[in-house]
Amino acid sequence: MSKPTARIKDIAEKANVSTGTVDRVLHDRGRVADDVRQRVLKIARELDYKPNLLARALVSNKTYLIAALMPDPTVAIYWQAPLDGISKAEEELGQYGLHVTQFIFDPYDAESFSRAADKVAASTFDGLLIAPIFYRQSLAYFNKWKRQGIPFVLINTHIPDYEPLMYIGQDSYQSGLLAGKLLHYGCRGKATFVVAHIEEDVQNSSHLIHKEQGFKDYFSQHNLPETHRVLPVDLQGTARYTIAQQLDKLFEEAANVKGVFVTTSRVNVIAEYLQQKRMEHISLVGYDLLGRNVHYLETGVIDFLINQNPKGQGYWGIHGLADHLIFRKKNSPIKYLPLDIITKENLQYYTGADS
Amino acid sequence: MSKPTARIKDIAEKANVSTGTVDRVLHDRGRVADDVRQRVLKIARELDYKPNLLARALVSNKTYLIAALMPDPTVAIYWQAPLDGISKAEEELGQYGLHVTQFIFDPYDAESFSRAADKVAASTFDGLLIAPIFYRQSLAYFNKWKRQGIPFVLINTHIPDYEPLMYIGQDSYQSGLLAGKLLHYGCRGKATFVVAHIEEDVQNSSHLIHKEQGFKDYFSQHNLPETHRVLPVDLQGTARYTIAQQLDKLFEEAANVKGVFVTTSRVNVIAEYLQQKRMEHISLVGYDLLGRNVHYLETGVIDFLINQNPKGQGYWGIHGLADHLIFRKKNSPIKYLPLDIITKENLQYYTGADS
DNA sequence: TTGTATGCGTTATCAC
DNA sequence: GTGATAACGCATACAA
Repeated sequence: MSKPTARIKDIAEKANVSTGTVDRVLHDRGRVADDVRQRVLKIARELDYKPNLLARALVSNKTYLIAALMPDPTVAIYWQAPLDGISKAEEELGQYGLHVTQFIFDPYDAESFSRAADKVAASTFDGLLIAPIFYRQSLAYFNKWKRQGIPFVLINTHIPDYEPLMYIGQDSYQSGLLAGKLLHYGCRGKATFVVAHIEEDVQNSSHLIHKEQGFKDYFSQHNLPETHRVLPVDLQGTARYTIAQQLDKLFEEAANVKGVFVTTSRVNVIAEYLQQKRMEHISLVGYDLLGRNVHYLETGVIDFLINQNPKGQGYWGIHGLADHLIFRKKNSPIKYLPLDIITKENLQYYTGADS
Repeated sequence: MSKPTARIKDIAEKANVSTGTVDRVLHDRGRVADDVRQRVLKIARELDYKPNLLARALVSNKTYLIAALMPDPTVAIYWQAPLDGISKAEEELGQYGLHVTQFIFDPYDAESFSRAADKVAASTFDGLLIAPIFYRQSLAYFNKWKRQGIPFVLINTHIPDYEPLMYIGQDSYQSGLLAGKLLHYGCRGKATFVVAHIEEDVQNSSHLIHKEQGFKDYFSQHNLPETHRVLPVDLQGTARYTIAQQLDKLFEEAANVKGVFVTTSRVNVIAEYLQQKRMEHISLVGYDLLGRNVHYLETGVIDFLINQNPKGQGYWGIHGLADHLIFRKKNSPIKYLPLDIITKENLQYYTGADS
């Protein structure tokens, strides 16, 4: 069964050539007689040759420079987790010569993104990890990097136009479906469910639209629209009306609201409101394990959080790059991370150091 | 920031000794002058020396033999997943000289376990992975292996008596709490919830008792015992009464049953019953993504499955052994795997090839 | 008690 | 076109 794995030397001996020649055909560097090439390939296949990754990484003493183009976590705390994941991966892979340089931009300022991308483009990197939250601004850079042959991995937001090496993130539509299931399971009688977008530019964020659509489709797929009404609302604090005031109005006008689905990690805004108004009986589902969300999950105001696994996005993104650059392994170009359902009772397993 | 990581050679030069000497002090093989030892250690610390794991694994061309002592998956399909995880880990780590030999026993026959364990004991292995589902029979072997200094990792069932290298599995009590939450969220009015143990020797399976206790405690912790009654039942098919007949009687006598919590992967037994009797409105929670369970999850009879991540148990178990034997990394002695909540809507992310 | 030499499997640089 | 050979960082057998 487990023979002591064939080495280059073994196949060289069998083919009556030197290791150098074997190496050349295995790496397609040409300059080798065709009959020899065929013979070597055949024997390699017969012996089920698999390169020893250790030796390869050891000898190629190269350092791999990665640029991470990420939003500023001090502006939107959500982005801290991906950066943590990046750091964790960097620690593990530093051993293999991989190093990450971070380029931080303001998630509310498209120009800031462009400036950061310019900086990245000005240097030479072996690979890129990008959270491309500005669609239009991203395209030109992707085009350039694609032509230069610099592999880039996208996280959080998928932009397939220029075929990234990988996309790592979640399936927004599916997570909307899931949110529908969770609220419906908690209230199977007649009810109105609110879909709340909070402080978001919904029209420019296709993933929010996908979430809303998934949520709606859950009820139509299960033939529930008669009993369960879905009410999307777009909440933005303005000078005239605070979000709390808008919510007052909403709950006054909409009858029988039994649950709220918040499409982002801002679910704590609703949680705070519900707690103040002593309306904790209303079911509440949102995203991500931010400190404030966890607090309301533990006190029972939030029923479920759907984890987008932001830390894992950073972690697996860097690993995807490493697999490509260092280990020359192929990865599937799209990696949907699980939609983890988090409650107070299983929270502890998702806040730890694991990816 | 990222200096080119100090090597043994570097610290040897700084200390005016040879690499051999440095190696000796680093590996505590004695036979080195005390002043030299101090000097070397100091410099190693200053340079923040970290051994290159690649080179170490490469040079120690040793093969590591692991024995996996596991229940027969053809008898209880549940055990297929851990074996898959073991195989996956073996594939990855074969590179590093690790090989796994499987010893399969009948999960319903304690003597069969002893026979398999005898076989393991008769050979020499560098490490062991064990699913110790027979407590009493296991102890003598653990004692022996402990004295011999053979590291063993336990999965699925924790037996702390002889300090395994690691335990990998789930927190049964916590998963009972979680099941309580899920059923309660789905039915907040007055209700009776059944805790069903199916075809199990409950008295000899402490983890089932822990699950039941966790479930009960959920309701007492939330001051719900007045509205929510918990009814444990032990279902075993006998010559006189089939399980279905026992269920008939149960639902006849117990009023207002709104949910059932099955403490094992046998939840499909209840699902089949509920579907036949057209009682799908009763909430149903159980364990594990077996094919039959997944079927009832998709058809909506089962509401939630709690994933014990059996594949991950095998996978991480082997990796824990490898970390110890090959990479000489320390792992925490207990690794609780997440209690994943699975519904039809997020199922797809947990059935894939990922650990 | 200490230093030197060799090899692990792969890659890269030579010379032929 | 091809074949030796040195090097990556570490461990170890052996010489001093």
